[in-house]
Amino acid sequence: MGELKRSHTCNDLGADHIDQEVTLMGWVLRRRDHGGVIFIDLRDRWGISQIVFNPELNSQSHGKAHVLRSEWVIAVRGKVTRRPDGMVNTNLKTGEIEVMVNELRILNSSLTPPFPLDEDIEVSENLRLQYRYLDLRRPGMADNLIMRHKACQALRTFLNDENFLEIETPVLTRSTPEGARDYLVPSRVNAGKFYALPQSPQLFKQLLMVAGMDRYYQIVKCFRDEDLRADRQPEFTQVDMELSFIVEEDIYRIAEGVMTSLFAATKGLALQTPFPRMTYADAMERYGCDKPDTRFGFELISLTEVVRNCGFQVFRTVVEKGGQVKSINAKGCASFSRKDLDDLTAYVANFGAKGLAWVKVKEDGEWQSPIAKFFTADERTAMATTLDAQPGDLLFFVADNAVVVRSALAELRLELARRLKLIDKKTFNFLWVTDFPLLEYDPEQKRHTAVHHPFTAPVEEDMALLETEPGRVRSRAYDLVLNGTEIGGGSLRIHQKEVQDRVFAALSIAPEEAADKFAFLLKALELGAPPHGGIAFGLDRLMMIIAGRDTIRDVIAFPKTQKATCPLTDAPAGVARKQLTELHLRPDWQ
RNA sequence: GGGGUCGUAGUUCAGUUGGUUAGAACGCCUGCCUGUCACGCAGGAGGUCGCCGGUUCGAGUCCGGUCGGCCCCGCCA
Repeated sequence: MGELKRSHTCNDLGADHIDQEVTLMGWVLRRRDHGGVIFIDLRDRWGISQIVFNPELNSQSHGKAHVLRSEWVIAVRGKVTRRPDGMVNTNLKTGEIEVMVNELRILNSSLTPPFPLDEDIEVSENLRLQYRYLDLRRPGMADNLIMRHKACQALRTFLNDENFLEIETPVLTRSTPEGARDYLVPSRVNAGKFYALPQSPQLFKQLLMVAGMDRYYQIVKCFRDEDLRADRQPEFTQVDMELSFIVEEDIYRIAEGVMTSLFAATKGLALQTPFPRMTYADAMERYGCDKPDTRFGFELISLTEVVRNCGFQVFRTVVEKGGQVKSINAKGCASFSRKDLDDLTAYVANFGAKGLAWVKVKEDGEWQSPIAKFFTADERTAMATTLDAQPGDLLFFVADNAVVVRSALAELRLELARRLKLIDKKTFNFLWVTDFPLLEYDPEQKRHTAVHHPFTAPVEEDMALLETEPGRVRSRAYDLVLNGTEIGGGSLRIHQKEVQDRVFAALSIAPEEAADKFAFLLKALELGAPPHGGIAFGLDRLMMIIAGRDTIRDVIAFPKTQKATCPLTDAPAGVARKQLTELHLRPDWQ
């Protein structure tokens, strides 16, 4: 670069800078070579400036400019001038001016890029990941990373003002039972022993509370060796926090403050607080899931009692066997075609529904439906009343056990909203889901497992049920849901050893196993653990929603493919035999 | 572990019922062009139709397998 020093970025210049001598550096986005005058759109992280090579002004740099191609890296020195009348580009922030180049330095050439960097051209994701450093030059992707940075800055400022300490916890730690599959790291120094990468810093942040740190947070990588999805990566980032001497309301206030500061910084939006709340039981009843998208209606309505003794054998049998019949009234959807209905039936089959009964309510109130004939007029009236069925409505029914009914209808509800384009992308509906059950029965393991995690405090008044009806014990856990995506969750923790012992017992974790795996936690609880609790947000999911993307890969600089590989580095990869023997590993493959 | 979907030029895609030499746009290369901004004009190069096998006189097209991308179920306290 010689003595050249960048004076401005490619987004800085405007009418205020006219006649100034400036130096810009960046990448060649496009060149328009007229034989005489040559225009180059110069791009950097901040924006685009048009630079002009005019043979009459400086024939030497103009001569040099002919070789410039896409993505060459250059520095130019020249004078800012107002563009001629009628030549202003209103699509560009710097469109009022251009830089007449006196001196061109070619800092680096570039091969022809393997894919165009134009924003509007879709490129296969595999290729984008293989050349991620080119993909990230595209303004949309760069903006996502910039926005992520702003979000982190905003929440750091907010939490700092709220007296939080940012403290790091170990990445090499020990595997604990329960939860997701661990990523393991063999120990060289301790033959046959392994570290595990943390699924979350859960126990360490609790120990920081015992340590008297009072308020902790961390923007931290977590690792779970499970299959990937559009919103799940094997390594992901949590905004993790924990507080002492607090109750649920304190957490809600802090979390709402974090979200408010974050949305102000990234979207310039003022969120309404406090966020609405809904109990887990209500969410399951009305939406069939614990993370309802409240941007549209189509709530689930129970017909179990209405059809208990009805003439339709399928419904009656399901109810007799202890199952449920629930319905969605798709308002105004009676115009759905037979194919629409077949598609939706096939769709809910993915979630276990053996069928999808439907009724079209015609203009005269009559039912057009394959199942209409099985119901008496009175039964039809009772159903119509319960469902508030009006002419033009389309009623869907699923009859099965509770799990199938709610998951099928919850997914049907979302699919209907997508098909009918009911979802407003500019709406951000937050929702606290509260009063989760503490435990749920796992028929495979033939024992109860923790709905949240084993350190979640039970609701005081339900404690007596721990030994008698563990499935009915409510927990002091809460999730934060945004537009139907779980973006965070947490709980008040158990801070007394006796309570922790009782919960371990309810989880069928033997005292010896608890002592082996959690001795350090149990000991800490006996050494002055304060009441405490916390919450963790999924930063990737949050940024995905804020950026309006469909996958968290678009807000992660270097994400993995669905097979958990990295096309850029070709990780994971084999290692030398010697590395394995040092780690006391003797593989039986190869 | 399972279901779905895609794979053709550097990129994004088209490719009829299985039939001659596999096309388009953009990009790339050469030349021309002094006010463009997705500059324009003329010409040119560029293909193991993911891979393997099968059916057939003949396969980008049909069949089987396999590899890879994506979406989903299971899984993810």
